[in-house]
Amino acid sequence: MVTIYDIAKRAGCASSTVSKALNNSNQVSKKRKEEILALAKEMGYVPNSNARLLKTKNSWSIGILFSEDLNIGLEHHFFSGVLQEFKAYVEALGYEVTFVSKKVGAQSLTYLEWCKYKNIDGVLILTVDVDDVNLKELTESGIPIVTVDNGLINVPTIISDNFQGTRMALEYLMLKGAKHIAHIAGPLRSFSATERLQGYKETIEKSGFMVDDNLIVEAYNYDYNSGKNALLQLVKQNKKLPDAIYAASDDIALGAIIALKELGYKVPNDVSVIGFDNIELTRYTSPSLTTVSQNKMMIGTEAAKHLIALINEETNIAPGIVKRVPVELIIRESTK
Amino acid sequence: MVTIYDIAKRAGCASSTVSKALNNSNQVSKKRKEEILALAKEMGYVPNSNARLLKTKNSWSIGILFSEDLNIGLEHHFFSGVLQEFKAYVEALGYEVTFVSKKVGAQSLTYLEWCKYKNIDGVLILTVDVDDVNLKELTESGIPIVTVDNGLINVPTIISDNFQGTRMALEYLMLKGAKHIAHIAGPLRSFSATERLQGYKETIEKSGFMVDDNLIVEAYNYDYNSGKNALLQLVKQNKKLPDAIYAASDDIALGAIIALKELGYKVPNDVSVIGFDNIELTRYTSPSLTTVSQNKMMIGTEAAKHLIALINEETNIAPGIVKRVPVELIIRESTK
DNA sequence: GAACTTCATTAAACCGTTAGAATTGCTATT
DNA sequence: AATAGCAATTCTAACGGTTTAATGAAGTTC
Repeated sequence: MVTIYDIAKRAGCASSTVSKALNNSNQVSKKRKEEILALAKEMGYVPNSNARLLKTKNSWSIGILFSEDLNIGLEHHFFSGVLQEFKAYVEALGYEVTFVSKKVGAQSLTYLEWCKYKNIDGVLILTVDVDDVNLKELTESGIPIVTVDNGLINVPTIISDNFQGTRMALEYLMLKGAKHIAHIAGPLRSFSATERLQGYKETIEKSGFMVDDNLIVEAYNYDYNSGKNALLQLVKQNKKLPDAIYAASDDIALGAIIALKELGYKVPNDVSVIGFDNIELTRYTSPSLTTVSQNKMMIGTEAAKHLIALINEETNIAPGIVKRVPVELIIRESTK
Repeated sequence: MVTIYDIAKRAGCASSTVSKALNNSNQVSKKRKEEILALAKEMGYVPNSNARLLKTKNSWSIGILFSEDLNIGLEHHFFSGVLQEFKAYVEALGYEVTFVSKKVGAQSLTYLEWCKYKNIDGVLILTVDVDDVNLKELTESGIPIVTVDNGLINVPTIISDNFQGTRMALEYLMLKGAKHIAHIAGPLRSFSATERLQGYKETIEKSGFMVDDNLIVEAYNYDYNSGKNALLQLVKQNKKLPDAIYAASDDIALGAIIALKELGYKVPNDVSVIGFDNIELTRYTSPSLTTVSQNKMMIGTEAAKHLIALINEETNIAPGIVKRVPVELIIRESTK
């Protein structure tokens, strides 16, 4: 490992001069600076981040909290899409992206301890078990944090406009003549699921209908199988099929459609189905899926912008939802 | 920030004793150790990784090289799936996962410089532009590296058994009576695409048929649109439709199927289609897709195991393919 | 030409931890 | 009683940078 001392020796100057030259300080003469820079390049010098950070603190690194406990993997289109954009944005500014861990070697740490240990500048909470005891400690620590899609108290949140999306979906169904619209809610421990459910109730009521609790079922998870099960439950607890189903996610909607097919119903002829997310392949399913499209790019970018602003103290910590990202209704074949 | 000095002061001992106690050295009496540990906990002590690593080197952190240049995002099911498993495996061992970057603050670095700067223990190359000038420097540096799916010279590679998969797909088609089997190859700058193409040619020949170059087209990318375009090209350069199409990826296959539909053909009645990957939603498309399933979990885990072994010097650097992960043929509706 | 600036350079302290050498105090051995 | 042996503890020097105060040389001003 080449150090600034090695360079100093060859250059015939003090190590502090080398340090200053490498940091482009104006306390070093132009000539010296050039000489030292050339030497550094020639000798293959690379600074040591640990030595530097020991003194200077800010680490230029951002932690991603991505808890696997929820059984939502990185494969999940929404989160990986958001992460992708987030990463691109902050990396362009010179930040490094690293996953928050709970271990260092054999030693176990809490999230907060790990962040302190690593001198993390800020954290993006992507998925997390809301009941995790270590979470509160982190969110209250004062470390800059933003979150996406989660309803964490006191954490600045970037989230899709679930109310707008729900309204658009339902109003479209009504426009097309649907009177009995069911809702397969997402797991209600998820914040977005509660917003979509709330939006459903509000819209139904505002449109002059009554909310019928039998038309609401909760999916155990956001996935395909939960959608299937939820649909069976829905069919069981109603005498006749609703005109349309508004599902809290595309995966749920797809599961429901398959279950409907298996029961001998036709989508959209017998019942219309709308999803939420607009994951890529909903274009290719049969029928292709009408859905509320989430703007993953914008969510990722907005989360990044907000976090950077917090790190640079350009903005105050505004707890709660700081940005509602607009959604879009994509009309395809699963609705008539 | 609480330091070992603060603890030492309260404990009435030397800082080195604290350090040793925290590291569970047997040079410290049991009583002292307990006292210091209790104090550390009470005072909320968290070690400083920079100070520690400055002295001890090995960083317990693994870099992921994930180049966005290729327009393959994290959303790509294959890579995110592999990453997911890899991450789970190494994190359980106490390693941290961080994305290799090219910048630190305002300063630009090469991949290798960044890894040295950060004291990275090892690197997983997920996606990378093979022609990147900075890549060679990294792969030749001696830093432990493994890669997945890429054909990088001198880098230990974990890869699906593309030959086996291709053989299984083609033999199944032949078994079902197909005589003219076309191949939509992936972009041939990708290593897997070349293997699948080679496997195609070999299997066709071994089965006593002639390889017909008109039955081979190269998709520009691994995605849906490229599949669509490739299919149009295929139709254009042949007088009659082949019996079956073996596509180098599911996305390509799905694109091809849609294009076929638009041309008025029926899958699988007029032509069978087989994909490669087994991405989740191929189950829900219409027709659902027959495909060669890649074992993402095993690839991720094997990559992790191998990298850890390299880091611990339990194995030598074996350039080239160190593990071919078995694939599986999933038969669904797109083949007759 | 003495006093004062200005600028480039250096010495030294510091960041928080580890690790090996040196020291202390105690017990066992002869 | 002197000495060796040992465990527990302390001292000290790294690790590789940054930063502040001190130094020295050259230039300016009156």
